Amino acid sequence: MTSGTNSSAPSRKPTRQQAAVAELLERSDDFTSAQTVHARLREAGAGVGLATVYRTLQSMVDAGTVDVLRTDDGEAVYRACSTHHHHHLVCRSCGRTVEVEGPAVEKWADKVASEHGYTGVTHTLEIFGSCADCTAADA
Amino acid sequence: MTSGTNSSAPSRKPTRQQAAVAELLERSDDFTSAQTVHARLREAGAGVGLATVYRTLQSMVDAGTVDVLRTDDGEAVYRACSTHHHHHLVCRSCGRTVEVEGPAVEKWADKVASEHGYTGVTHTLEIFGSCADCTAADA
DNA sequence: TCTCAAACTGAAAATGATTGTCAAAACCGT
DNA sequence: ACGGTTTTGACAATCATTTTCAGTTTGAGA
Ligand SMILES: [Zn+2]
Ligand SMILES: [Zn+2]
Ligand SMILES: [Zn+2]
Ligand SMILES: [Zn+2]
Repeated sequence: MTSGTNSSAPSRKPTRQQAAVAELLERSDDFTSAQTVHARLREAGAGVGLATVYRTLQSMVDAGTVDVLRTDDGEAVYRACSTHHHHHLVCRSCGRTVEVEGPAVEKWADKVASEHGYTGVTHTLEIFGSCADCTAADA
Repeated sequence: MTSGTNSSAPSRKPTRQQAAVAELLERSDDFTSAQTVHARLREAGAGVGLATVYRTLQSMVDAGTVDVLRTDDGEAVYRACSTHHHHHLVCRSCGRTVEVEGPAVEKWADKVASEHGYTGVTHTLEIFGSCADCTAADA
C-alpha cells in the first residue's frame, strides 16, 4: 500500500510541527493564510518549514477540522472552525469572523438544485462586511 | 451622480481584442478561465495577447458585465451573466451553469450581518452539483 | 489631412502562492 | 540498536496573474 501521503491514517500522534500549526489556528479568531502561519511560527521561535505548513493545513482541511476559503485575490486562508456545517460572517478590514447557520438556506440550495436536476449538491456561502469596531474606526 | 464605481470615460468603442473576448464569453454557457479564453482565441485565428485578455476580463468584471468566481484550485473563471444580482448552480463535471435567485437568502444574509453589527454587507453564494446529463452519464 | 498625446497592445520579465523533489531526520515496533 | 516507514524542510519547479515598456492605434483638434 504505497499511499504516498497520510490519507486515511487512524489519527497518529501529531508531530511538534503539526501541533504548532494547529495551536496557532486555535488561538486565532480569523482566517489566516499559509504564508502568514509560516511567518508567525517563525517569529515565535518554533519555526516550521513552509512545505510542512502547507501539508499540515491541507490534511487538516481533509480531516474537516479546518475551513478554507479564498480571498478576492485567490489566496487560500484557513480557520479552525466547529465541525458541523456552517457559514462565515467575515470582516473585510480586520478579518474578525463569526460562524453563522441558516437552515433555510440549506434547504433552499438543495431544492433549487434538485429542481434543475442537479445531484450531489454542495454549496459555498460567505458574508462579508465591516464589523462594528471597524465601522466605528472609519473616518 | 451616476454609479461611482466606474471612474473611466463613458464607454469608449471596444477594440477588436475587447470585442473578441466579449463575444467568446457571450457564446459560452459556462465559466471560463483567462488562460482558456486566450487559447480559444488563438485557435480561432484572431489571437489576443494574454495580458490583454486579463485586462479586458478585469474591466468587464469592474463594469459588471461579467461574473467571476474561483475554482477549488484558486483559478479565476469568468462568465457573461445578466446584470442583476443572482447566484449560480454549476455542474462540477461539465460546467453547465444556471443562474438562480433567492430573495429570501439575500434578506437572511443582510439580517444576520446587521444582527452582529456588520455594515456594508455583501455575500457570495454558489451551488455545485452534477447536472442531469452528467449524472446519467456516470457509470 | 497632419499632429500629438492619451489609450491600447503584447512579448517578455517579474511576482508570488503553491507544489514537487529528495536526502536527512524523526518515529516505531522488534 | 536495527530496519522500515513517515515526516520534514531547503530548494527548485509550476503556473496563474501582474507589471514593464516600447511600439501601435485612436481620436480630437489644428
Ligand atoms: Zn473588523
Ligand atoms: Zn450551508
Ligand atoms: Zn453570474
Ligand atoms: Zn445573493
